[in-house]
Amino acid sequence: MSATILLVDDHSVVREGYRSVLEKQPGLRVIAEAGDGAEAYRLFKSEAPDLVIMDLSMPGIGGIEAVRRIRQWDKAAKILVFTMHENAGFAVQAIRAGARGYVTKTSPPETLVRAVMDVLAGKIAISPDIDHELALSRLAGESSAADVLTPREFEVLRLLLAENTTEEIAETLHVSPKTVANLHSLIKDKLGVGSDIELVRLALRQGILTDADLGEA
Amino acid sequence: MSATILLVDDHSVVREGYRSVLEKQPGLRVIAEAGDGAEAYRLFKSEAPDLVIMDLSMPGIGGIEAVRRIRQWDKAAKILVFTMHENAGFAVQAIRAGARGYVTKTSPPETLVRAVMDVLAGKIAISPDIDHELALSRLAGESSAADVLTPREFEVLRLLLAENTTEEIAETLHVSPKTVANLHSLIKDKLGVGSDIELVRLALRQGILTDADLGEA
DNA sequence: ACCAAAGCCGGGAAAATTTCACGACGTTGC
DNA sequence: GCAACGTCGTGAAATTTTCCCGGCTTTGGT
Repeated sequence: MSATILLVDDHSVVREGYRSVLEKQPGLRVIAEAGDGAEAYRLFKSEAPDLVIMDLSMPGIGGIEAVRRIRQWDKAAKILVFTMHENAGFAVQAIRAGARGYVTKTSPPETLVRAVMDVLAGKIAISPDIDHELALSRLAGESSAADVLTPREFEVLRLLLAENTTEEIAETLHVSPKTVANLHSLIKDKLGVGSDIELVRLALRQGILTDADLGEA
Repeated sequence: MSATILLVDDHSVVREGYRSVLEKQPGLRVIAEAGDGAEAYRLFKSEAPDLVIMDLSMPGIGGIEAVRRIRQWDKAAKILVFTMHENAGFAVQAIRAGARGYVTKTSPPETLVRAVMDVLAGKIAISPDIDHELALSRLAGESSAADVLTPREFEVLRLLLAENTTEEIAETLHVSPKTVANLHSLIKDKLGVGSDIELVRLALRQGILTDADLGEA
């Protein structure tokens, strides 16, 4: 009896690639495909696959959020994130959201297959490059924003990256613009960056701001 | 006699996908694969394929640069860019660099096949979503940085996005910090953004700063 | 050759922002 | 109770951003 798999990726040609690699393996069967997070959630509920292979950057609700929802629906769901992002920050977020594995698309097919088997066997699978990244970021001691910032500070950071002016943020947060400016300054201090530009770059590296967010502005 | 194709993408599983879709078409034959720009250039010279299908975001020299080099070697080279980036900015850059087509990975396989045929027939192929984006950005009148900025201003912008302080830039450019500050201000004005954060976001949208640049800092 | 337009470089001063020091208040945990 | 911490805000100094200016060189048209 073979394991059933749900593929989630917004690039149809890429799904074709997964399929071709996975179906060469005996004991694996792709039973459904989804092109975005919402569809993935629906299909998971109706098809109850043994494993979900999920991309992160997708239109609508992203992969992280999809992972969260699926895990909420089924605490035992096995989800393997397979994405182009080689950022340790994304991996941390994905695992915290409930993923059981994280493999980058640059990995050779064997690594993906291996990870699929590991996750099906109940193990946690992380591809070697991310292992290495995580180790490095540990050594470098780069402050991982989500950790070092207080909830309020993190909120302000998110708004700074998304919204525009200090005033607007003060408005939506119902505090004085002065406070926002103070927080803004404190955040840059805590994160060890000197300019707003560095701030945005750090946020991108850590996956606080994703490429997908860029369209709206 | 079938047309020969060189596939370039750093994700091996994705190449698998191209292959599977393309080889269903009679008259197409994938004769080589490359995982980065440099390898693509080498293989183009040795294999002389009829068509190159190229991803943009790759380690080492990126896709745009690879396009430029290949076209320099062979003015008649037919290159079709196939990428995840749905930014009109990237498309503009790619076409200017000498690509004959631009298709996003979200497009259905038929669109890719169609574009391949069109480019082989000597036409320029742009996928519908990018057509639409281009139209929109025209209507919105968003200043396309590369156009509205003078060479010097563009240089400063690049340094602002990459380096750090005003002083450092003044240093490497051999001008006074004051000038850099003035240009910085002028750039934001010309581009119609209010804050540095908006500036970075616009740069990302237009492909001036790519995700790949983020690792170095 | 001349002029106009545009790019490049920076000074100076006003305006805005960032930063720092400080205090108040509520919560949490020992 | 009290120390530690997060949150919010003020005020004043330091810095940056912005605006306005003039001089300089290059380019292109007449």
